[in-house]
Amino acid sequence: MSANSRLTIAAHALAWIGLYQRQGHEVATSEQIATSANTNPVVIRRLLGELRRAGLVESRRGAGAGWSLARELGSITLLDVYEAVEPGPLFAMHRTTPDPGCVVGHGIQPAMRGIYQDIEETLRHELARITLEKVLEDVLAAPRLPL
Amino acid sequence: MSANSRLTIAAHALAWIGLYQRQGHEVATSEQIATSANTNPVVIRRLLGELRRAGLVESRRGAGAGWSLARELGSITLLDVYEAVEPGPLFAMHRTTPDPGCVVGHGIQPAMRGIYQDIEETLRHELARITLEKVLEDVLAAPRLPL
DNA sequence: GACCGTCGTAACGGTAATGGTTACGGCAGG
DNA sequence: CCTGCCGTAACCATTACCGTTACGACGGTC
Repeated sequence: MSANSRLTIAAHALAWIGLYQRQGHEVATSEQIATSANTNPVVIRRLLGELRRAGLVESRRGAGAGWSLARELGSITLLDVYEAVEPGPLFAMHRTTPDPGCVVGHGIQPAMRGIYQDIEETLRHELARITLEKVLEDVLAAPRLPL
Repeated sequence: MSANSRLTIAAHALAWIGLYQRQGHEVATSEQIATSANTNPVVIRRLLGELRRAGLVESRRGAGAGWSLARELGSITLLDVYEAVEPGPLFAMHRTTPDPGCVVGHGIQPAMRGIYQDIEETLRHELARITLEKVLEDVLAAPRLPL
């Protein structure tokens, strides 16, 4: 599967904003987050834009502009982030319609659809168990590199 | 996520071979399966080649060649198929190393790795619960189209 | 009202995965 | 020898993702 890093980067950004705000700052800029994630500010703005549409963050424009959390880290789950940044289903059906004259070709799509729905439901349940608060805790629990 | 249909097509092929063998045939050809799945025989041969490497099917060459199951459908799970055809992890880390001088940049990868491992473990557990026998049952349970 | 920093977004290009297609050598039974 | 199918390489089109540049819009500050 061509895995992508959208969920990872989005979680990174949220954790960064959350920690920054706890240090007393009002807003975080896409450039600051991009520096931490070692990527381009536009990539961050694009992702945060999707998170804003999902109601997870807010943005301020003009002077002193930047991003802030719309909810506490403890009330945001990885499922919220996943739904905001990952549009499609986990597994896809055939690109073209299977032969409806074949028993297998006719029944395979309803069969797999049901199976995939159950699996995705389980995945969503797992993602919903993990809050961004927990992610930040795990981040801060990482051992320091030895000098 | 750019979902792919590899698992779907592989399950389709296995169900087709299994049903064909129950109808008394020895081997199935990639062309027969490709017709049912409405795709190209080479696509089927590529996928079945990966399933063969995983010990799920066998192929015969020469005259009267084709594919047969190496195991009963009831002993093959979607996890077996998933592992055979889906190499990478579900979610990826950053493409470039995050800033190790930043607290979040330093701790995010260990944190997400642990979380993703748990999630993938759950996914694998779910996939392991579903046998290809069950898939074929679901396929055959699909209602006929009304004339 | 001008200035400045940042957002918002369009546009383009590189990279990689997927899958459709053609081609061709190799194998084995008739 | 002939034939049918596997096995695999090669190529191309499509798509997603991400990095990058560019530029207009906005809203505080001076």
